[in-house]
Amino acid sequence: MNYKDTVFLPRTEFPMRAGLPQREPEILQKWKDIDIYARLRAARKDAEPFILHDGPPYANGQLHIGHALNKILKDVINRSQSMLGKNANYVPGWDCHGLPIEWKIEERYRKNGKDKDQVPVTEFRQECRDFAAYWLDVQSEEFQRLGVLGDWLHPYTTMAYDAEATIAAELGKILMDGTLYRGAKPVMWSPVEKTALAEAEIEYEDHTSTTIYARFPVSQPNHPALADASIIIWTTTPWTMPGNRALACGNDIDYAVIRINEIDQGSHASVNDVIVLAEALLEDVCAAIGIAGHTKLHQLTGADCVGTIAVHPLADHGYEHDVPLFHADYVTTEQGTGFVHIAPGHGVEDYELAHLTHGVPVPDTVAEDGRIMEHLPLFAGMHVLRDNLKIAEMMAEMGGVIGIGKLVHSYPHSWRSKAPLVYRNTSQWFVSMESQGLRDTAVSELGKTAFYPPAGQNRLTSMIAQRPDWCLSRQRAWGVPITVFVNKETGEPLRDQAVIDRVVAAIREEGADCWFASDSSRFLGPNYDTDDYEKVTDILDVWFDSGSTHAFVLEDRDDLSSPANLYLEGSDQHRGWFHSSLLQSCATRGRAPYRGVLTHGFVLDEKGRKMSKSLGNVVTPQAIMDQNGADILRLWVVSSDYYSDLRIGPEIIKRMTDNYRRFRNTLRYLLGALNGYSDLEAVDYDAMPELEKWILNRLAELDVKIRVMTDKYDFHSIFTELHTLCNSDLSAFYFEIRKDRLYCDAADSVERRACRTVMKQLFDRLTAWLAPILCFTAEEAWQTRVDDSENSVHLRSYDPIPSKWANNSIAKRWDGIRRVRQVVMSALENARNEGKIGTSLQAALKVHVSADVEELFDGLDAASLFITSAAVITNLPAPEDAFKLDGINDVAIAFAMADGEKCARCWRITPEVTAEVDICKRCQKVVAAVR
RNA sequence: AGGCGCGUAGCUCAGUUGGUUAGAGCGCACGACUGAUAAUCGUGAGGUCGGCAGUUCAAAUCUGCCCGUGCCUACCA
Repeated sequence: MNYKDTVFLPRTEFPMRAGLPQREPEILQKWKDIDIYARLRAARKDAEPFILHDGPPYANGQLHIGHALNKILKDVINRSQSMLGKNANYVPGWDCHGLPIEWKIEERYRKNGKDKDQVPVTEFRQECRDFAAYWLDVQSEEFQRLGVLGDWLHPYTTMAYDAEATIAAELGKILMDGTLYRGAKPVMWSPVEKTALAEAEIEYEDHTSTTIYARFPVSQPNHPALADASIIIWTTTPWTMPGNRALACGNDIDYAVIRINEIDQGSHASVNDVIVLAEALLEDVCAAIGIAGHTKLHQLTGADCVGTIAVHPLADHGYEHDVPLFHADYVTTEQGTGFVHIAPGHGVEDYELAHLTHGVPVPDTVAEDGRIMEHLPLFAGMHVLRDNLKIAEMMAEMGGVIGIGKLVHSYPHSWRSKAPLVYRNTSQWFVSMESQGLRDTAVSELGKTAFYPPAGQNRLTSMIAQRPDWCLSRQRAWGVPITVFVNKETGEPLRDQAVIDRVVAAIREEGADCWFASDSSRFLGPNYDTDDYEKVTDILDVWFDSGSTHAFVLEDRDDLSSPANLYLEGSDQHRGWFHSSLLQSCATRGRAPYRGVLTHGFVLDEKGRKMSKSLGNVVTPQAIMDQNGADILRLWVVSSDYYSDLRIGPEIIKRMTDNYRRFRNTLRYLLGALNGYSDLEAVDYDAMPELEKWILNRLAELDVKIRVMTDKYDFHSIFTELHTLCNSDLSAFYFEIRKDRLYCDAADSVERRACRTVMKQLFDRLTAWLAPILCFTAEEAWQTRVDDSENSVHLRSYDPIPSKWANNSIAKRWDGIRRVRQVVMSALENARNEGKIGTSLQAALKVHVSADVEELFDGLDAASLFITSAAVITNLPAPEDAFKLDGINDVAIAFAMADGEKCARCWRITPEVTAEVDICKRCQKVVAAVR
């Protein structure tokens, strides 16, 4: 007879196959329908706030896997903090101003044959605004598709009028207190974009430079050996020669004075010329410029040379100034000639050495388009990047250059136009690191900040300690203007709070465009004459925008506050947002805008290589969402150690789907087992069998661990713990053991009810613990039971655990039991391999153990734990041929076939089954009750 | 080139203050079950702990050097 319909098999609507790519959007829609974000805010209205302040991504393209990692991590943190009962209000934001967007718009113009400079600035800015708005929408959709929960209806942007106004007000603060100053410095300049660039806007690529060896005839030697000699320098930037004002050597370097005796054909050098260069580089230089024979006249040190004055190589052609020779620590003999030419307008080191240290004036030689200025002889109008060979050849003809070559080297380029950059002396606006003690404040604030991982603290601190003043100005159009007036006569910026207030108020109403569109008088008011003041038209470094988010988001919004609990970004943001936010806040508030900083690594491919189109190893979040689902991606995030770099690729995604299935099937089994369960069925703790108490103890242990790990943002450990629970404790152990009871016991037996009571607890806890991670699947499972979309799993919290569940002695006891069980499993496998049994229910075991181990099994049904039909625990001596496992000496198993026949209902083998009755006594009872 | 990281089985990760034979899960192989079934259970094979050299009775763990790799900085004539 068939007893299958009398067995309580698991039943659930929750499918084994997830179909996440289809299902997730449906779940998202339900969340939207009930406005889960608003509900959560209302529910946590009075709870302790947890503020993870979103670092704004740049609104100019599709999301890549790094964005996904970043936002998923933030979401897991917010959801888990919410589960701890806090009000984790997450307000996403976007960085909208800046060069990359501006560049895109310019590109569009160029395609249409238009010139950006012909377009009114406000019109141009509007196009930038529209561009940012478009990508902001695209990205918002994609972030939401990842399951990221936040105030997507009211995100912040740096281009909102309120934001622009607050940014201008923030600038006003550092203008008023003197932190902001105007200075002239060589800055990285792009002749193509005609702007100074921030450090972050520069990238390095190989570039071929024309190199020259130039000769500087000594006019006032500081050492007799130098009389009538010429100092030889090597440079990769011939265009800086008009700007040359000095030379540098190293005190400790040995130099040689030589006479040229013989030259190769085609060499620019001249026989009988006397030149000076570093001893160590003599051979290299001779080879490079074609000196076939020379006589060494003298040897001297750099210290002997310092103080010498030379004349410019083109002294006879209009470059008549003196060229003094200084010492500089950074001069080496690795390359060149051991002498360095110093153009104070074209290098930071040059500027510091010649201008700051020795007071040499800084000439203006290069215009903003990269052309040599009109007032300069010979080279006026030539281009600093294109005409170097011409410059070199002209100089050679005039005897100022004795060698010309080429060098391929790494060189700074604009990150957008990819064009090479030059140093150019310009007037710029700076934030002083020292004048108001900004550097000290920032460093001291970092000492009070929690870093995850801790290494970030050193990294950021040493950057702040070493960085130069912050250059805030950009000669661009798309950004918040530097809303400053400069007195034409004195060159001093106007510091008047009333003026600043008028500007800020106007921007708040009309946006920052009004700065460009309005006449100065509107802001200057009646007390100043507009003719006396120049309106600055530079815009602010976008890092100042995003560095001010704490002001216009955390402070300006009623539902947030500053400082934030956490800033979380990729480790590149040590130099970026963590850095600029800290400086901005310290300059204006005297404190950091965050209490904690978490950094994650970068995403690499499966082999640890950078992702690139050329390698074809790019993994996009869109592809994973379409093929596997966002929950797979979320699982990947938490399964990785995100402090270091993380890897992703086909195999890793496959592993993630494997892990996912384990979680999903565990939930599915629980749901099936709980078919028809209600709390009326629940059994009190004290009435439960000990295995059930052991499970509850596991829940108590995990509850503590998960709370601690959540506070430490240690999701990888949570993932491991949950996986171990589902895999080892439940599927392979508890579920296996309790299958018989669940399927075959009387529905109302206390033991079966106890099992289901525990299963219900497992389900409740597990869905809550998984909810921050598998936000879709946890909801799907939860809804399978509650069937009430308003009762979302994400509105729940981690329920407190009854104190009596924690029971260490039960934990220890079952550790011992499982150790014995491990030997039993091996013994059964042994019998299986010998062909004695198939299913373990065919076995009857005698387990020989020590007396203390025997005690562990007191009051327990060993056969059910081993899933055999019979089992005896004894401390009698084991027979010789008993099964033992290497490394475990106190357990020996004597194997025997189970006695009796197979019960047709529960499949256990027992003598109770006879020719007349095909099922065991337990099953007889149950069947009788059911029918 | 400099600063800060990282490098433990095919994959993801554990390895406490240096202390037995380096662990787990997945995957893989083999097997079982056919009442979690495109599931589930069991057993097993996989590692010169990036390399070399030190310190030590003892090193995955401490030190130095090197290699690979990532982020950042510099680019220097």
